[in-house]
Amino acid sequence: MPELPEVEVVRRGLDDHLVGRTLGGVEVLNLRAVRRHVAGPADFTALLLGRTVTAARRRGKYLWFALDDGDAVIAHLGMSGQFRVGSTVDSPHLRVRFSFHDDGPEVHFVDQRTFGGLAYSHGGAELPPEIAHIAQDPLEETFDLGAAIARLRAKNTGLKRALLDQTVVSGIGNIYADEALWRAKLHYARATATMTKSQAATVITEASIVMREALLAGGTSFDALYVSVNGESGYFDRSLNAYGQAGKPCPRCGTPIVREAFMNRSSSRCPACQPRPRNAHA
DNA sequence: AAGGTCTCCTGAGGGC
DNA sequence: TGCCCTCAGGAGACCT
Repeated sequence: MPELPEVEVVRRGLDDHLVGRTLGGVEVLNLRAVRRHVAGPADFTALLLGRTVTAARRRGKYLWFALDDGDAVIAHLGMSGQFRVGSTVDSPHLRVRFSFHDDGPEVHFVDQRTFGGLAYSHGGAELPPEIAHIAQDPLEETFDLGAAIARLRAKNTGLKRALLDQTVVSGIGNIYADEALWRAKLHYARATATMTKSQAATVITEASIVMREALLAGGTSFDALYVSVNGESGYFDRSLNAYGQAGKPCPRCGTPIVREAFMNRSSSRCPACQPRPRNAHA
């Protein structure tokens, strides 16, 4: 479940169902699920047996579980990854199953498209070095808005491209980029280098607000691929103003939302509220 | 440095 | 019913 609110829903579920438990079994059913772990699945499993999970953490779209020896397991859900608590042994997409010394339910990593995956991080309990290049996300308590504004304005690119760049601000994907742009009344091709600090602050703040609202709604779920550890869907899809709304009237001005190809994916905007700027980039 | 293109996969849905 | 095409919330590699 790709973007920040959906990943945070998963992290909270893992906080409830994984933290404090000691691993008794790790079974890798699909090699691609641990392809980032270069030492291989047997090494991955051996490193984990007997370890106790001490925390479930997140930055942007990355999750990691801190272990009692200071190491961690990094997880990225990719396009279709899920963590589920028990009851998914019949899924053809079950990739890694974790069992524990206690009598509680197994925790399963399920991933249809296998773009997601797990890896062991030596010394990564606080912040895995493998993801140190990812910028802070807007929901972190120490998020530095001023620094994020500076990184955005230092880019010589189009605004949506910069919002999707996880080294500028992390956690934003295609849905929340489109929603933040709609809220800020800005076009995806707005040149970042010519934006004022105020405009940059506005769009980043709108991204932060829309992701917080989505989190309160349990995330955005269009189908069963995007669910919590208990299999529950979020309902923020009802509150989307631009993403996936092509042909429907803009909730602000009534002009039909348009959908355009951009960056090899789709982009939705209101052509009246978010007109293409004369100084558009790319 | 930036951006275009391609790749990794599976499955759903539309058109014919 | 089946087949082919397009699309999907990510991200990293490669090339220019």
